[in-house]
Amino acid sequence: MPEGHTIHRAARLQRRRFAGSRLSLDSPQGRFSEGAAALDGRTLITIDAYGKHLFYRWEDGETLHVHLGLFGRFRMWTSDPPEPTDGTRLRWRADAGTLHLSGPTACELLDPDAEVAIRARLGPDPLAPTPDGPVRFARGLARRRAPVGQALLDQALIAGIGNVYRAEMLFLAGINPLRSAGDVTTAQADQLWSLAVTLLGIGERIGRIVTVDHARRGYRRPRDVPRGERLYVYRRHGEPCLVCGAQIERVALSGRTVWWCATCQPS
DNA sequence: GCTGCATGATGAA
DNA sequence: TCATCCTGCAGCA
Repeated sequence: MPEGHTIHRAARLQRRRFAGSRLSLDSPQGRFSEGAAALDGRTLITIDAYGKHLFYRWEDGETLHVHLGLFGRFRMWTSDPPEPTDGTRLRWRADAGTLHLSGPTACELLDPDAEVAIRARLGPDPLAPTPDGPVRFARGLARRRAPVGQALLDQALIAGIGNVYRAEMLFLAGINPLRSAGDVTTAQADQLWSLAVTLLGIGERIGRIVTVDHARRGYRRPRDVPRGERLYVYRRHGEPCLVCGAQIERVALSGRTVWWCATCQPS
């Protein structure tokens, strides 16, 4: 589930439901018992998202850092929450609802220095845009020799891209994932950044990744595109390209599989 | 019940 | 590049 869009969406929905509330926290699994006890009964001020990281601000200045990793997942109920599973690292409850967090890579209290260190190693976030974001991204890309498909997963270059968006962005930009990042033109770098802003924005709004041109495929909105037609190349090895009909290829890159169309993304 | 797999990231070799 | 950590689910017996 979790690329940058999931994180920003979680921040927005949880903020809306819980910001300003006094929360009861515990760790049914027991692996975050001390932290939960430290926060129990305090008021949540707000939640900041950056890249794939979440920072929860509590009264009295505490910060809770959450990173979902590959398996992490939030579940939220407005009424009648189920019993927590064995994997529920953190549970919190307020009048407005109940939240369970399972499987995170990080769920920890953070001192200010540690947060600065985390933020310092992250590149620009297309969902937290600043004026210099596109330029920082383009410069970073131009400086790298690694394949562009590998570079896009580097959170120091662009924060929030994961394996689905990397494959889909490269398809839409017509760039072969194995091409050297440094050989990507400035215009293509700008296009990749714009695609990231647009695609992650759609994902943040509707809660799932849809990268196909919904109008061209006969749907009114991205959210109307049915499962199975939402992506151009991700996990479509051997199937026909939705644009040209050629077979989708795949290759391992920086330990993860990337898919592409050899015709639409020539080397 | 078991196996394998997944939209992530790190540290050692 | 590999091993490791983090869970839940589908697919199978």
